[in-house]
Amino acid sequence: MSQNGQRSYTIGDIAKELGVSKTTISRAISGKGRISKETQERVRQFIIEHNYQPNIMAKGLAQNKTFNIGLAMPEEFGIGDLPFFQHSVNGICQTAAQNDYDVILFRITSDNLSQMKRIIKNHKVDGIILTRTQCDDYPVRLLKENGIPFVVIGSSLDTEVTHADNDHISACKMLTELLLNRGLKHFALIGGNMEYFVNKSRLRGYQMAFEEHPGEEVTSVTYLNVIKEFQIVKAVDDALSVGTDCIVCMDDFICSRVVAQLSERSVRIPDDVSVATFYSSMLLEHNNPLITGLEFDAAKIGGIACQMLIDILDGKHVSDYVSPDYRLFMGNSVK
Amino acid sequence: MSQNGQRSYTIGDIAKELGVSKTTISRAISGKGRISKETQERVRQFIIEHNYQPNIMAKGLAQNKTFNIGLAMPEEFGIGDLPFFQHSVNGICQTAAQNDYDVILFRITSDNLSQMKRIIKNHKVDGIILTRTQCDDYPVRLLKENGIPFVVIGSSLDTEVTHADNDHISACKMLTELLLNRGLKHFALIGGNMEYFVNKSRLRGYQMAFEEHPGEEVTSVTYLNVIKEFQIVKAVDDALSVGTDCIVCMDDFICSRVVAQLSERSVRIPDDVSVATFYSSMLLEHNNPLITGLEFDAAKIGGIACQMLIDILDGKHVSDYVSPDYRLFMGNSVK
DNA sequence: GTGAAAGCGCTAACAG
DNA sequence: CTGTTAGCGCTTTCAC
Repeated sequence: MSQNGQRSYTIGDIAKELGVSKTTISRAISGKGRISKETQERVRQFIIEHNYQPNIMAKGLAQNKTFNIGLAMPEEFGIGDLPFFQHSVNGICQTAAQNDYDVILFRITSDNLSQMKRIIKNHKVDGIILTRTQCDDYPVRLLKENGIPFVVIGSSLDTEVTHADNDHISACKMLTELLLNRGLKHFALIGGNMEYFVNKSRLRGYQMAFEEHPGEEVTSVTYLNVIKEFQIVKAVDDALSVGTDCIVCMDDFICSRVVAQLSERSVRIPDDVSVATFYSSMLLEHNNPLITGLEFDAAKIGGIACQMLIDILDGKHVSDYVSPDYRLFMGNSVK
Repeated sequence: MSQNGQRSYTIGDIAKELGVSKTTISRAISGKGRISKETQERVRQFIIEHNYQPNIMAKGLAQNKTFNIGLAMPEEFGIGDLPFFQHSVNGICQTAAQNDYDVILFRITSDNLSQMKRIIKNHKVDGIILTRTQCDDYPVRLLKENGIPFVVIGSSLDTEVTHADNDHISACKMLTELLLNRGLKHFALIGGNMEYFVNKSRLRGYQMAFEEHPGEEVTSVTYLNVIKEFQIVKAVDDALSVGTDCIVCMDDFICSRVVAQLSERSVRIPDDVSVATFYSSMLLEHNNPLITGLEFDAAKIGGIACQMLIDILDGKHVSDYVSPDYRLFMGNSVK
């Protein structure tokens, strides 16, 4: 029954109407098996004319598939995570729809995987996409144990999981090099939770740029695991006290707080100190001055991750994807 | 087959093991039909011992249900919408899971309902939750036409749709009254897209407070449909030029921009002008000074909407819900 | 209280 | 190239 009362067609109905067997209809639709161009066309016509839509539940039952992919949504999030996640979701939904899959959303926290367990036990998804995972990943273990196909948006050291990620190392290295070439001398790097692999990559890129600039009289202080507001305040104070002329922020949230702190102290950007961010987002887009920083296409990476998962489900071999597709936004926050 | 190779139990297996019929197992699980306490208990034991999980696809096929609810995600969003949506999703997912439903996410734009159509045609959901809808709602028409049960988070004039919403009118009225009682005299209200019903409600509450304060020498200018940055700049400039002593912002995004504009003009809050917002969010939480404004529990309203939908699916009668559950956060942005 | 049997709509051997 | 037959795992009459 369709929801509006009029019974919807089944392949049985079509078979009867067209005077052929259900199998033929099934084949005409799926394109699998041998079938004549002619009958195929007849079926195709009938289908669009009568607006036939296959019943996914039946198809799923027969093929032991759901045509759903699960998307783990981190429950603990800061405002900085939102734009990235939201854009990823856009890309994921779009790609999924193109492949006739749907996206089942579930919440996940580091200590509560109950929703994910439910979804697995209930056979509600064919595979799962994990986002922004921490380095030590309990969800990954669970998925491996249960043999659920999955991909991760973001990176880790685990070579047994399939990742899709931006090339944070190259991007951060590139931005840092640019800052060095501008003649800035005294750097301060302020970064958040170093449990996150992405922050490790950012630090790595930053360090690589310095390693390749030997013999220069540049200095760098780093403040890591800066999470609470008071830690940001402290980091900014300390950086200013040691004569920093360039503050590099690991992400958009930290950057927005740093900018606010500088403003309160009447420190001018970029006259007194330059500011750049390794991750730019909507959170900063209205700032004055405009902040120089790296921009990533979250929707694209989401779409790619989704396609990778679907390929895996189709039995194809897929390997990690590292997107070279980042941009440097040149604001006027750097001298 | 479970994903990890070991075949999972079916009711057939359990029936064989326990020496009864499939029907009995089915009844023991669902609790429907007559069954002895004893066999029921035996089945219950077996199920938890062997970790049996019913196959939703089969159940769905038999009952013509999916146990999924669709959640429409507005694709065009500003950073201001994100926290609300994200928190709603949290509440929705949680309530859904408690009722053994899952949440299928799909994108929706005012001119593209293709994803929603897909999901309906594919019978992937039993009902749908719409969020933050515009006053004139094409999606609503489509759902009605197809007879898909749905609820809306937010309000509209349509009495035929079931809503769950916060009591914006009362909340905004209350905040405005507080500002009036503080002795503020010259108000400026800055609001966004007036196509959104929520903004109409906010305006209504604001006006009601004024109507009940007759004979006072208070003035009020309103700037509506203020969406682009330049419009915000213009509104702030104009408000200041007419001697405003209190700027009321309709939402968190506008407020954050207003605060930034005031800061650039070295206008002190609250010494030179008081600022309040009809919608407070994470976006403002680190602001200095702290902004006085209304706080709503998006997760709660999401959970309620979800429960309403599930009740509808269960054939229960439900009526609109207006949550009286808002809070006024007292910052120090009001004199 | 329990069971046998039919069927949800589709796919997948296996024949022809 | 097409049809027959048997399921997928569960619910649901209808008997007993």
